[in-house]
Amino acid sequence: MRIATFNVNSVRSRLTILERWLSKLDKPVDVLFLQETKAVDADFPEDAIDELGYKSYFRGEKSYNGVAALVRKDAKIDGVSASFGFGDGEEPDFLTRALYLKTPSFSVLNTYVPQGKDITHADYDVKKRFLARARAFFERAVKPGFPFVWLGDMNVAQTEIDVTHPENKKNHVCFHSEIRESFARVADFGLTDIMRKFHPEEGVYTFFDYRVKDAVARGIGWRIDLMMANEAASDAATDCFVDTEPRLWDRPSDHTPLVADFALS
DNA sequence: ATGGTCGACTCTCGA
Repeated sequence: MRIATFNVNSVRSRLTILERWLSKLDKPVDVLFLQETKAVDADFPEDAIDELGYKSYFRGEKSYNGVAALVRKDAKIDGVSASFGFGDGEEPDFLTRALYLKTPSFSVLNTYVPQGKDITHADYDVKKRFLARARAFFERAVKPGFPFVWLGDMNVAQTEIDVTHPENKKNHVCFHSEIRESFARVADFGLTDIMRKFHPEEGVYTFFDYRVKDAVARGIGWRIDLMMANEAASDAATDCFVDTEPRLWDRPSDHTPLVADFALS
């Protein structure tokens, strides 16, 4: 079973990249989780994605946010259900930032964690609240021992090797000690960063700022797109990697897809 | 370098 996560930065403008990426992989992605689809539900390209062989679960809003799960029809995954937000009467914004997909053999929470703007901005508090509510959601929704993965655009770099020039990022909303502690409290649910299980090396990034000149070529990036697996899912993981190829194509997203394989039926 | 470049959408905001 193969799952993937990708901050697509507009699902409509990135349809060509999605199709090209899905068709070039050696093994098909069974469930693809997207963030920043940037389309209201009426504009989500459900039919085009159906033609690629995937059923879509999605919720978006105008211009910003938006999450989706694309389930490969030929994978014959029965009993799929999707819900949005944390179901705790949250900010409406959270409904287009969190998608929980449940199947009989595994479940996944796909999040687009608020970026936070600045450590003095009110949105930074929203970011911390979002993370706290994700942890509370795990406590309610995930049964111990059941394979579970928290994935998506986390907007948090966890360690010094997950960002270029960490010494200059101490007050950045994605690297400040406070937000890394907030993230660690969520991960303390028993989740491990499974890409690191297979790729401990430095210099692996999933985000390159469009505003930094030649960021990809110069290797100036962030590793903020993650898959965090509980013990049952981590034990079943056989690989997890960042696929750098789509960065080289026309009109790439600023994020890079992350793929994982699991020995799960 | 308080810049830079994208995407969605009214022109400026969010990243």
